[in-house]
Amino acid sequence: MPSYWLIKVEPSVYPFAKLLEEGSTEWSGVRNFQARNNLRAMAPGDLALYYHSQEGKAVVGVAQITSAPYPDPTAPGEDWTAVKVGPVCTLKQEVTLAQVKAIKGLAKFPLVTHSRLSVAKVTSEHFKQILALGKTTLPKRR
DNA sequence: GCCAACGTTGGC
DNA sequence: GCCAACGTTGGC
Repeated sequence: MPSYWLIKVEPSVYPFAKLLEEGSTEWSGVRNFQARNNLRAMAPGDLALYYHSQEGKAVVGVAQITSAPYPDPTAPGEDWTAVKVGPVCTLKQEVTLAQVKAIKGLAKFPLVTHSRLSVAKVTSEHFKQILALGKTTLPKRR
């Protein structure tokens, strides 16, 4: 059973489209303990909802974790963590923050409860719910 | 651009 | 160990 996550980024920094284009990227630069600890709990094959903060304010895609956590090379000598991330699929319909907030079952979704946390754990129920709102089913895994 | 929320820092 | 000050994030 994979774990489910929510990762946030400003689209002006690294939009989901760029992840699709490049096929893989390093998720580094996280400087928050809680977020770092979440990165450390990730494993290859875990899935992540990809949220555009600021300009966008919507979940736009699904990504997958493709590496084990490793020391963040952008902070040499310091105790931070990075992982590698790849694209899985684009949501057929993006799921906006306003939508999430309007749904009672998502009151505990991290975008609502921890709006500033850039890497958060998501329950499989919430994950499925977001996919359903996005009218999206995951491609078959191999 | 403003401001609320929240995490971190540092003085005591 | 508390708490005020400060910086950052992100929604509006």
